Amino acid sequence: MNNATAERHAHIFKALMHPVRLQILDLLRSDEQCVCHLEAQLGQRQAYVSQQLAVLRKAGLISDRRDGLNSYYRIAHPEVLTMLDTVRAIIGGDESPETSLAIDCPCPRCSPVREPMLFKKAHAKARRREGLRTYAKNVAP
Amino acid sequence: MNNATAERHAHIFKALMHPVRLQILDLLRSDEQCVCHLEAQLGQRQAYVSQQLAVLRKAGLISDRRDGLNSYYRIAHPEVLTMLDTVRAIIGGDESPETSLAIDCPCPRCSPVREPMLFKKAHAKARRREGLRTYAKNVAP
DNA sequence: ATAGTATATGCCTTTTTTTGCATATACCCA
DNA sequence: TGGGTATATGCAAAAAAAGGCATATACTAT
Repeated sequence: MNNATAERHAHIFKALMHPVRLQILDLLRSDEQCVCHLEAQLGQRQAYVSQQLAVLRKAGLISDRRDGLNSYYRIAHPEVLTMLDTVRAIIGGDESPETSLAIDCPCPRCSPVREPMLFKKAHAKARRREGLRTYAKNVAP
Repeated sequence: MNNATAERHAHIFKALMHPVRLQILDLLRSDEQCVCHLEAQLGQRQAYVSQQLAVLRKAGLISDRRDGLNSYYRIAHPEVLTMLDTVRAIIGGDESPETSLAIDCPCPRCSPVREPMLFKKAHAKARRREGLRTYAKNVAP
């Protein structure tokens, strides 16, 4: 393996070396998801999730699609999931008890067909309930 | 995938995110190799190679065996090679033209059955010829 | 246009890796 | 034991990544 090839391989592994990014990929296993869904499932703030998504996107591991206000991300190369499975084989995997927190995610994919405005207000309310960003200019610590 | 599991997976990927470490693993594909062999093939200094080997060893990806003066390293989990192949599939692999530099490595595995002392002197001579460490206290730059 | 929402990005500080160097350790042989 | 060799490790400076925060962008509905 020559040096240039090794560098390109390393770039992929660099994108995978972060626990949150691995969790994101795992959440994208079966289907594409919007950012707000990932935000809710991971319990991380929006900007943070977007940053990790950007790393994965720049590495070419995920691709995105815009639909109205929402961005949907999906696995660009199914081989990535193969790698996750292979690593689990190495570390002697527990069968991944799936931390599906059953958080009621307000995205249209999770809570489909609502009245547009009703959806929005319910959305904001749900976000406040979860302690997430409330869109005020400055949130007191 | 819960947080603790993601951390353990990330540890493996961290060990793999370095080009030299990937090259080392590739060199160990077919058989175990001694450090001096890796040193020659990679064109890196001994301490540097040992450091990278230590990272891979602590991650549990390789194991070592001592035989006299030489330490031989080998892949601990063949799944690691599967991962390398999978990554190559993702980045659209050239078929790895194998930078086998044909450096005449002086280790007993590459240059077997010599008279012990003759081997040693030839060894040192070969190393000097290759511009590697000469065991003088301070090598002039 | 205006207001509101989902997502993205830039900047800065803290933490982690990298990497070079010196030196330590382990082993062999005379 | 003593000298020489193969490999390992500790340390510190340099480079890179992580993470927090403010704000920018893109879109939607009124």
